[in-house]
Amino acid sequence: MIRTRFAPSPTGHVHIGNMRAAIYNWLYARHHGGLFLLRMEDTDRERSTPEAVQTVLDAMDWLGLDTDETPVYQSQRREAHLAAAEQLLADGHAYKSDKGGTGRGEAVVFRMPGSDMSFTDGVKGTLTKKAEHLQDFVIVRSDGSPVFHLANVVDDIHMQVTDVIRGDDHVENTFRHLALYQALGAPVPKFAHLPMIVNAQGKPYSKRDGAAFVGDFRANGYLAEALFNYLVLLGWSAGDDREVFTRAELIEAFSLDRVQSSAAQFDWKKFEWMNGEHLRALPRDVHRAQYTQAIPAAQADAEYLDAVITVMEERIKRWDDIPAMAGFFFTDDYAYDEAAVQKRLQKEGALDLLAALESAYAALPDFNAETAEQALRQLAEERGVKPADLIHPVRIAVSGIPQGPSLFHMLAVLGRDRVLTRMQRTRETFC
RNA sequence: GUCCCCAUCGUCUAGAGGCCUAGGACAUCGGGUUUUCAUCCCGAAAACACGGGUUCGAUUCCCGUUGGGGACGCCA
Repeated sequence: MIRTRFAPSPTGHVHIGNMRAAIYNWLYARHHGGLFLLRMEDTDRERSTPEAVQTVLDAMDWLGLDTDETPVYQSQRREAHLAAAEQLLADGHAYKSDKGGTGRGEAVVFRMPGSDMSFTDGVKGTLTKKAEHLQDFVIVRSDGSPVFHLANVVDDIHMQVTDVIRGDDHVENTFRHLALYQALGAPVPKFAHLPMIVNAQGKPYSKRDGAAFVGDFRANGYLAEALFNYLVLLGWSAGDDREVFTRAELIEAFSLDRVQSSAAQFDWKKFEWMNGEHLRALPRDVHRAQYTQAIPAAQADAEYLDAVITVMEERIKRWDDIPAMAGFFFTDDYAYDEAAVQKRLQKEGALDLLAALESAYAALPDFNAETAEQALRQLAEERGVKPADLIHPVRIAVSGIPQGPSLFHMLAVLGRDRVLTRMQRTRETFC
């Protein structure tokens, strides 16, 4: 039975690189019908606050990374770490020393075996290290606290982790960890090291390069499924031409040996495209919920809301677009885009044309997309102007902004009452 | 500095010796649809870092160079 784990140290933020490692662990376990576990490496008491721990839990929950066993908190495993150190001392695999020269007592130092070491990495292949480059290292500080390497290995043994999938930056540590497993007489897990996510300069992707933490994506109205999908693709491909996946498809298709061994750059544009793909695939009631959450007034009329969603669907790329792009549907008190007003309404004769169209619309026996268009074109012809000279002013008049759904569909959705009211208000505002 | 890793279009990638005049996606550019914007459709431009081998034949294998990254804590 395969057992993988995500072992973050809670710092208050969850970096997308770490989250991708978590996703790969999760997918690998799910693909093989194994278990996915969580261990909080919260031994840094300064930063590992309850809130920081909660941030990790929230991020995992948001991305749908469910765990199969109760999370292990490393800070509570101190006795086990120290016991392991005692055993290593007793077995001669470790010794006491004050090699750092702290003067505050002796640390426990692990003795490397003194032979060349190698292991087969799940993504990088066989890695080797000469004995001369493998130095002894501290496993318990002189103040009696266990060091990362010891805690990490002892806990992975405790949790019976069979596959350690983690960031590239742990490659060198792996030789130490390997030696620790052997000295502790524990079965050695498989290791796989993931390349980093970098910025345009090839440096580790950080918050200075854009949203770097899972919480940022959520706060900005992006979809968890889109981030999940995009992060998986950053360093892995199915081998065919598929890019947009459902979660089930990813579980089915994922394999470690198709993971790229070189670093990948986060491409914001492509991520946004992917977000749009996932957004459009969402069922109608999810859209309804997002609209009503963003614009409480949208709740008033379910039928109207559905009509708005239909006409706006292709335009919304993330939930945060809703207020600015669709807000005018739900209030008569929308703001006017200044540049658009200047260009379209404060133009010679524009308001007169608007008044004429208003009368024409008021007189229509039936008001819908077809008749609204017909009436507008007819008026344009009578007045000897281009349809565009009417189309643009009307758009600004009824929505306040120069972009949106195709005009006549938009008018039909708004309905004659709103359209006339708004046209009139606009004329009075700018006359 | 020492050690380790990496190297296909701008970006993410397919490619596991001949199927490659190197495929897809995002971005870009051009055209169409929409008299807006977005979507959508069509098309174009765009890459095997370099040099040696191995081979009948290298993007693919080996070596080197260059470039990039990572690790070298009594941090995690």
